[in-house]
Amino acid sequence: MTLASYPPAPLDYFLRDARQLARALLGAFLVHEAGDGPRVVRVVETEAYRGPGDAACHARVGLTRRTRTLLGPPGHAYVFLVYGMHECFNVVCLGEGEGHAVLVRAGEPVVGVPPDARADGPGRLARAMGITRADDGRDLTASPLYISPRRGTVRVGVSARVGVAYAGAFAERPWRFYDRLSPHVSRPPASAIGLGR
DNA sequence: CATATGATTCCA
DNA sequence: GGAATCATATGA
Repeated sequence: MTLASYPPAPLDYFLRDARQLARALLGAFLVHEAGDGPRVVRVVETEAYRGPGDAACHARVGLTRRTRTLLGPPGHAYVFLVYGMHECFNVVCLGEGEGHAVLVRAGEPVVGVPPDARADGPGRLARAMGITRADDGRDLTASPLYISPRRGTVRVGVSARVGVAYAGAFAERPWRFYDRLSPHVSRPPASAIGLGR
């Protein structure tokens, strides 16, 4: 069963480059129908990771146990642990084996998440949504974990990605996107290097 | 098998 | 500024 006002996006929503999906996900809703009730956040910050050729993307190491879901079919969740403590939720996209994914970095509480609970920052977002590595590989086109497309428009800000200094020139690519009007973005837009549509 | 290092957050 | 904390990747 799904929340009537938050219909799941169909598979073809995910069949595009991570850069495009990262923009599309701004303003979209991430829904988790957990055991203790539904949780919904409005996505306000994302980053695109674009396959083996992207030095900041985990797919650069090829197929391993960790990257199995990243290199698997689109429309599925890629959840991994960073720094030994924080889980990061990603949406696999484009096509199977492409290694494209969008990291969801922040959201605004909408349903089932206390209004004062913070969901800014990838680790906090995953925790607020009750998403763990157990959700790695989960199909994102149906309950209990899915994306519901945005309605309306978003003022998009663009910047370099966070925490990827090791990636050389790729660290500077403008592949982080955020809602300029949201106070729930994980970092101030001071580092903005351009504005989107 | 040993070791270095993160797509981070929290505390001092 | 530094610790917490551990799966993963890499090299011996």
